Amino acid sequence: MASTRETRTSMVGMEQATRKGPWTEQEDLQLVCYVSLFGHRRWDFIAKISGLKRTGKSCRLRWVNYLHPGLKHGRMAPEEEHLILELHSKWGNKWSQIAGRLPGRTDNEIKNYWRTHMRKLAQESKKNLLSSSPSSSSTSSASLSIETSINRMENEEEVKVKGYPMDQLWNEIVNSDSNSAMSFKQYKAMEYSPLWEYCVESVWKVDDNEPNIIPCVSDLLVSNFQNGIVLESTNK
DNA sequence: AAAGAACTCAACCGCGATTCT
DNA sequence: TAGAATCGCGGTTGAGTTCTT
Repeated sequence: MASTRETRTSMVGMEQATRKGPWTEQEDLQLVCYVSLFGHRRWDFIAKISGLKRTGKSCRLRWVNYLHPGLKHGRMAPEEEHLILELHSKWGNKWSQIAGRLPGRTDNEIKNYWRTHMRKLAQESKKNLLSSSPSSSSTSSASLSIETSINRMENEEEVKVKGYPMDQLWNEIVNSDSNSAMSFKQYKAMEYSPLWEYCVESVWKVDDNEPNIIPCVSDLLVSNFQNGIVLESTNK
């Protein structure tokens, strides 16, 4: 990702550039610190006060898909792949719901995985249609799941019309391990991203009643960069 | 070794849902 | 209660990387 796209929106009496495209390390660091202060809500507010020339939406996305502590990166484990197939066959394209059952994986990641998966599958089935007779069938359990999933996709319109039974929805809510109510202790017990370590211990203890901490964090940021602290890139 | 195809994944967009004023 | 603001989800895009010819 080399090129950085920028859109310009003119405001009353001033011009403000809204950055788009890949995030820089500095932007990540800034975002992590401000999220640690104000929580992962009020994204527009965070976008404004942090000085990042990003939209709240963009900040949220970066946080959810990349900076959130405890995220796993890299290839899906076979168990995860299997679970995705299974859950997709149950729920269809409910990516966030599926992600809820795969700790450390984001809906975006799962969606991307599925897309890749389906493309491969489509190609394989094309080949099979061309090369093999309809009666040949030594189907693995994985491809059975995939088949089920495809059927599910085909039936999606039906699901849209009928909806999900409330009992099922309620059970899903009850059984799901939601991250949303995670305590700071739980957060801290999780694996941090390299950037995360730059958020000092005290930051975690701040509550909403202590807005005066902002200058301290700014100082920290500035001094880190002035001291030439180089962060290991979290990007590939 | 070079070119093109295929794959991966971060990021954007549109829109419906939810929350706030 | 209505309208505005914000959030969150699913779909899509496109640049970088890897694989194949």
